[in-house]
Amino acid sequence: MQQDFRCNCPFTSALDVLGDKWILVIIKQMLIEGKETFKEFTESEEAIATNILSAKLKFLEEVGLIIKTQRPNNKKTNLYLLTEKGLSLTPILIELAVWGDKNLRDIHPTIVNGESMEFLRNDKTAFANEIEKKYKEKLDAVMSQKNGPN
Amino acid sequence: MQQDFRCNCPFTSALDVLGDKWILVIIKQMLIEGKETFKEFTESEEAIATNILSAKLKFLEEVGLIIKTQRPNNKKTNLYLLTEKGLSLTPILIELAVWGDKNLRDIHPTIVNGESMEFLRNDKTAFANEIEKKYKEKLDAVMSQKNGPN
DNA sequence: AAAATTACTTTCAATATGCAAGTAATAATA
DNA sequence: TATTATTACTTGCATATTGAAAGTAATTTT
Repeated sequence: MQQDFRCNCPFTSALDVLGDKWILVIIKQMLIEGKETFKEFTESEEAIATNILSAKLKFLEEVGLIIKTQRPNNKKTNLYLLTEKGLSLTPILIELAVWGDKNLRDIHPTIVNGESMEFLRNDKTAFANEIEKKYKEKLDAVMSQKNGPN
Repeated sequence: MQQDFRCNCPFTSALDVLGDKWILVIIKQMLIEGKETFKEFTESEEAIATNILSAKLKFLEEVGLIIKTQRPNNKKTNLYLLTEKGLSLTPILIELAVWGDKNLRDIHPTIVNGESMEFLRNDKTAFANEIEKKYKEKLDAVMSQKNGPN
């Protein structure tokens, strides 16, 4: 899966990378649901097929949105973690959810509507900050495991 | 092209509608570039094929993001105009462009970088407001043409 | 009345997606 | 240590989507 761009428009170029059924769903699973292993991705509600997952993870690594690594004591389980570039997709995800929440209920009435949607509606900046903070804490934890405690 | 949803997640549901190569590009062309006819869409940089364009416009109309109409004195040329639902995609487009501008230049160095990107970078809220205002003015113009001047 | 324009549809090839089954390496269990 | 289970894949094949090119039908313009 090699990337080439349709033109020099920044909107279109973003969509050349992100504009498909799965890429941002995988990012969401990492960022919001804390998923990090191949297994965890396959167990999601969205039910992605393993061949697609494999291809998309490879692509995400190629374009630098995620890195593939491992825990020091486990050679089997790969960890997929967001890079800074990947983490900075948070505002896009937030706006997608805000829009879906506001505009999709008429054609899709069962969209979840819990207290985290409430939070998101009330203050999307705070929501974004909290998510990013949480993810960075998790990253720190993984990294200190890899480098040994200080 | 009928819509069904993978699950009840608001992120994923938004992507069920918007997550593809063309939908948001067409919306961008309407909102940012002022395109409104089939012809204009086919003449874009992105070079969409007419069969795809036709299918996507139909889908956008089905999900209520655009309406298909005509000018009072012309039965040939269809006008495709954003609904409120479609207009409210502005923040998503903005975040996509901001992200692309900041993160894609290393793998796609020729992304445009003019003064409107400068404006976007400095104040994305103002940018969004101006775009929406402009579009609404255009809508008003078309509508008064249809209803006759008051 | 003829030519051009607009908005499509159709056909067919190429690519992407999806399901099911298989495999190789590693880790856990007996 | 041998067996079983788990994880992360790949492969094969069917179906769906995309894309290029050509064709068509309804206006409009000349």
